[in-house]
Amino acid sequence: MSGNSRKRRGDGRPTIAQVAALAGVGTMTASRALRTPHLVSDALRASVERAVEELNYVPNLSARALASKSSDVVVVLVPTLTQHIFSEVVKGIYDGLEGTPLQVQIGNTRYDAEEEERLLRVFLRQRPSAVIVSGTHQSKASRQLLERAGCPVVQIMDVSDDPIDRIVGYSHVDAGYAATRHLIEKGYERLAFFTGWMHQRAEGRLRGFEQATREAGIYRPDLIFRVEDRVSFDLGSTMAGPNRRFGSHPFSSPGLGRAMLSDALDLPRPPDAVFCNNDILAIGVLFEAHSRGIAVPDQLGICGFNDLDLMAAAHPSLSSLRTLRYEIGFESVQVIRRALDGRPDDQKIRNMGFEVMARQSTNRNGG
Amino acid sequence: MSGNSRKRRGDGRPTIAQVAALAGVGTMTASRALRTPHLVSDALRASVERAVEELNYVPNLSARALASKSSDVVVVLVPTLTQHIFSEVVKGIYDGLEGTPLQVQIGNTRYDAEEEERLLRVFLRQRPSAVIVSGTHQSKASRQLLERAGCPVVQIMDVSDDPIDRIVGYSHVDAGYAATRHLIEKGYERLAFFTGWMHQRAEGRLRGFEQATREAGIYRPDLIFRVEDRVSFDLGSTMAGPNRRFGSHPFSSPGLGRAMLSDALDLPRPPDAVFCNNDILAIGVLFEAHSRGIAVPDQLGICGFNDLDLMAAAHPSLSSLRTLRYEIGFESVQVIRRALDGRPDDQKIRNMGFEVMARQSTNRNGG
DNA sequence: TCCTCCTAAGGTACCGCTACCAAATGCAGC
DNA sequence: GCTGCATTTGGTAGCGGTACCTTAGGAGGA
Repeated sequence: MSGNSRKRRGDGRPTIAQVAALAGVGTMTASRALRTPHLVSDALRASVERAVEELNYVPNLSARALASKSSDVVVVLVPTLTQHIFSEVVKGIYDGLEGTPLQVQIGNTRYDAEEEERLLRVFLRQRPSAVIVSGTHQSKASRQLLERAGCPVVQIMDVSDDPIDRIVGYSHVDAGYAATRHLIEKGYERLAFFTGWMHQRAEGRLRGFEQATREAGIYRPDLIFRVEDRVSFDLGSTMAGPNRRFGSHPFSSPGLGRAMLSDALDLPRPPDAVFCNNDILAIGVLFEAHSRGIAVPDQLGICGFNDLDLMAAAHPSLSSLRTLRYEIGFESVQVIRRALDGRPDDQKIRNMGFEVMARQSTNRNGG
Repeated sequence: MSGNSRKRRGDGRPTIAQVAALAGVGTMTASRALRTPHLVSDALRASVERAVEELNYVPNLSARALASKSSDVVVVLVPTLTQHIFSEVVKGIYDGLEGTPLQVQIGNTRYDAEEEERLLRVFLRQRPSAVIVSGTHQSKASRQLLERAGCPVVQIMDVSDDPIDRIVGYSHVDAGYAATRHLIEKGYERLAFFTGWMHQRAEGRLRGFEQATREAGIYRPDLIFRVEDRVSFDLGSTMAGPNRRFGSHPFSSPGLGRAMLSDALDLPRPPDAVFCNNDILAIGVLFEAHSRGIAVPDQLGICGFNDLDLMAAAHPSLSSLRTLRYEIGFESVQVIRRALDGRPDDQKIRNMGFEVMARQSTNRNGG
C-alpha cells in the first residue's frame, strides 16, 4: 500500500481536530466553543479553551472561509494612498473596525475606472463581507459587479440620489458653493479657481464655484486654472517620489499652486482671491504671495479645501472648507456593521456635511 | 434517503471542475492550464481558456490557499497610516507588486509593540507569502513569530546589523548626524532639536544630532525640545481629526512646531538654528518665524527631515534631509519577489541612504 | 409511566482547489 | 521489437474548517 506515504503532510500547526481530541470532545463542539460559545456547556467550553491555550491553536482563515463562504474581509477601494485625505479616511475605517473580526483589504484605483473594475474582479473572488468604494463614478460593469456582490456596498466621499447600496459623504457642489460664497461675502470680486487633476469630485466643487460666481455676476472663465492647461509647468516636483513611476496624475503640489498664482498675476487684471481645490495648492499660493510681497488677505484672499492641520497653523492662517474625512471612514464601517448585524439603517444616504473655516487669509480689511 | 437534500449547495459560481468538464479535460489539467500553462499542451490550454471565458470562471482564493498552503498575501505592518511618510512607503509597495498575484494586507500598529504582536498573530493565520514590518524594535515574541513565519520577512525604514531576515532602509543616526553637520557647516552655533513623539527612529536621529553637536563642542541639552516636555501645549490641533479618537500619540503638527519655536525664543539665549525631526514641524517653525518677523535664514536656520514636496516650494525654501520612502517600499518588495522566485539576494542589508537638500532656509549670509 | 419537546453534543459530507502518484504517450537507443 | 526516459494527462485524497443532520439525555405534561 502506498497508504501512508501518500498522505499530504500539514504544516505542523495544530488543527481544530487536535484541539478537540485533547479536550476530549468532538470537532464540532470545539468549533462551536470558539465561534458560538453560548451554545456549549461551561464545562466543555472551558476544556476546549484550555486545549486551545495548550496547543497554541490559531484557526486557519482559508479553511474557515472555504467552509463558511464568508471571508470577514472588507474591501476598500481608494483612488490614491498618498493624499492625506484618503489616508485619513482609511484610518477612520480601521478604527471603526477595531474589535471586530473584519479585515481590511485596500485597493488603489489610481483614479482610473478601468483599474477599479479590475480590482473589483480580483477582490470579489474573496467573497468579501462588505465593499467600500470611493465616489459615484463607477463604470457600468463595476456597478453591476457591486450590485451582485451579495454584500453591503458603501460608496464614500460623495452623495448621490442613486447610490448602489449605501452612501456616506458630502456634496462637493454644495461645498464649492459655500467656499465661494464665503469669499464673495468677504468682499472679493475677481475670484480665481485653481485646481490640479480634475477628478469627479473636483468637478463638483468647480460647479459650485461657477454657480456662486454666476449668481453674483462675477463669473470669469479666464480665471479658472487647471493643471491640464498649464503644459509648460515643470512637473518635476509633482512627479517626484511616489509619482515618478507609472505615470500617476499630477494632482497637485505646492509648486503647482505657486506656478498658478504666478500665471494669474501676469494677467492684465489679476484675481483678488483664489479658491484652491485643495489645501496643498493653497499653501503654494501663500508662499508665492509671500515671495512677491503680496499682502494676504488684503491684496489677495486665499481659501483652501479640506482643512488640513497646516491651514490653521499657517501665517497668516488660511481659510479652508473642512471636510470630515476620518468621520466618513468611521461612519461608513458603522453602516456596514449594522447591515451585517441584520439591523440596517433606514436611510441609504448619509450626508456628513462640511464647515467653512474662516481665518485670516480671507479676512480682508480686518473683517 | 436524505441523500441529495443533504448536500450543501455551492454559491452558484462555477468551479474548476465545471471548467474542466466543459473543456473536456481533467480538473488537474484545467488547474495547470491556469497556473502553470507551460506544462500543458497548446490545444488543451486553449480549450480550457475558452471554457474559463465562457463560464466567466474566477478561482476561489480560499480554496487555493487551503490546498496549497500559500495565500499570496503580503502582510505589511506600519506604525501609522496618516503620516505622509508611510503612505508613500505603502504606495511603493503597491507599485512594486504590480503585475504579481500578490495581495497587500496592511496592519496599523499605532507605534505600539504589543499591537504589532497582536496583529502579527492575526495575520500569520493567513500563512502569508511574505511579511514587511517597520523598524527594528519588535518585541521578543514578535521577533520569534517572524523567525518562524516560514516566509521572507523584510524590516523597513531602518538598518541593523542583526535583521530578522532582510532589511531595507537607512541609518537614522547617520541621517541625523548629516543634517546637523549641514547646519554646523553653514555657521550656526546654537542648534536646537525639535521633535514630536519619540519613536525608535526619531531617537536615532537625535543620537546623530547629539553626536555631531558634541563633536563640534556645541552640544546644549537645554535646546532639545520634545513634545512630552511640553505638557502645556494645547494639543487641540494635533489631536483633531484622525487623532481625536483612541488616544493616538501627538506625533507632530505644524502647531507644535510653532509652539516649540515660541518656547525656544523665550530662552535667555535662544537658538540660531533648528533641526526639526520632521518637515511638518519645520513648516510650523517657519510660520512662527514669519509671524514674529524673524529672518530666515539669517536670524534662524531651519532644517527639516524627509523632504516633502512642501519644503522646496516654501518661501524661503526649506532645507531638509531627503529620505527615499517610496523607493524603500518598492525595493522591499523586489527583495521579496526575488526570494519567492528562489533567487534571494546575497546581502541581507540594503542601505538606501539619504541626501541633504540644502536650500535657502539654511543659507546664512547668502552662502 | 410514557411520550413529546428542547438542548447539548457529535458524525459526516462537503466547500473548491492542488499535491501526489500513476498511467499513457512519444521517441531514441539497443 | 523491447526497454528506458521524458513529457502530458488524469484520478484521488486530502487541506482544515463548518453546515446539516442525527442522537442522547433531561424536563415537563398527560
